[in-house]
Amino acid sequence: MDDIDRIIIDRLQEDGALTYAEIGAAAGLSPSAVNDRLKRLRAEGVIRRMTAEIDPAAIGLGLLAFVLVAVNEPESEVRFREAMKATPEVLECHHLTGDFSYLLKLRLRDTAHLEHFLMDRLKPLSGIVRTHTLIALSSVKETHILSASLSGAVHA
Amino acid sequence: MDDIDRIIIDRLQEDGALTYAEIGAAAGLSPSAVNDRLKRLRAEGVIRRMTAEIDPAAIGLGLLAFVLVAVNEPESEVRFREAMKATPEVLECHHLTGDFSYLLKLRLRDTAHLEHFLMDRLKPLSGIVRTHTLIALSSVKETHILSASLSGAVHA
DNA sequence: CATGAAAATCAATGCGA
DNA sequence: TCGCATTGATTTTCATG
Repeated sequence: MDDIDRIIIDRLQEDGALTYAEIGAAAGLSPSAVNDRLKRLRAEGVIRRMTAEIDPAAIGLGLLAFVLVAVNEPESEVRFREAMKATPEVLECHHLTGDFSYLLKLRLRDTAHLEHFLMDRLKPLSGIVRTHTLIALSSVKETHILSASLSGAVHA
Repeated sequence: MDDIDRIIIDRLQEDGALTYAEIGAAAGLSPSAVNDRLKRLRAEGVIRRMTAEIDPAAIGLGLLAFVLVAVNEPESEVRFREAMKATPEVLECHHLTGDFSYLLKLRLRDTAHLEHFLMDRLKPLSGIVRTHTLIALSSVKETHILSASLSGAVHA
């Protein structure tokens, strides 16, 4: 993981359709050297996969919501986690510090869809003490691009 | 936007390196028909871009945190938004309902990096009344894959 | 959707630090 | 030995009809 890797990672996050030649031009490398590095970065798990970024509204998922969830019984947590993993509306589920144990990020069609999720999916799960729902009015910024140069001095 | 589009979108989110032939096999289409549809989906903005999904820990960004921010002075909001957009640690910034006006999603190296962000980046901004920081202990689920079939009956 | 020319991928090989 | 460049066969893309 050197500066050249970081350039490759940055470029490929911005535009995953770049050719090896284009990446190479940015990184000062031949196309085959880019190929070699990409193979390694994939094998190491640094690059998890290539993926398409979709406009949620374009496929009818115009509502973004976050739900804080307090779960108290430890034996309920396993089932809760499995349910979240299996629910496509749940994009993210993080285990947190603080009085709420989990934060969910949801993409939904509308408020009726949200209500259905809260009432029919979440509430029936045992051990849920309390929830707090936050609805996004707009998104100032939403990316998953990680600035490889932020990592500073790095490992391996 | 029909069922075939939805299959294409689902497949391409799972694996953006699929060839037109592979997508076509899943969707019952010839490679050139897949090409035609992809061109349209890109032109319509349904597919925003192709991108690489990176392991945050692999590039030294092992800490995930969320920060709820209460901003009161309306004229401060513009500057606040611009600052968030310009800060690479901030992956997301959503305008919310509720007593906190914004939710930030951050990727950071460690708690020292978080402290630096809170003290030197966030606090100096005017109009910030209150913040509440949530640290992720682990992530049960984290994806940005939208289930195209969730959209149900759809438009255009 | 079929076709085919142009482009990209990717493995093999050789070279140089 | 490790990483890069060159080469060329194969595969993929993508405009045309």
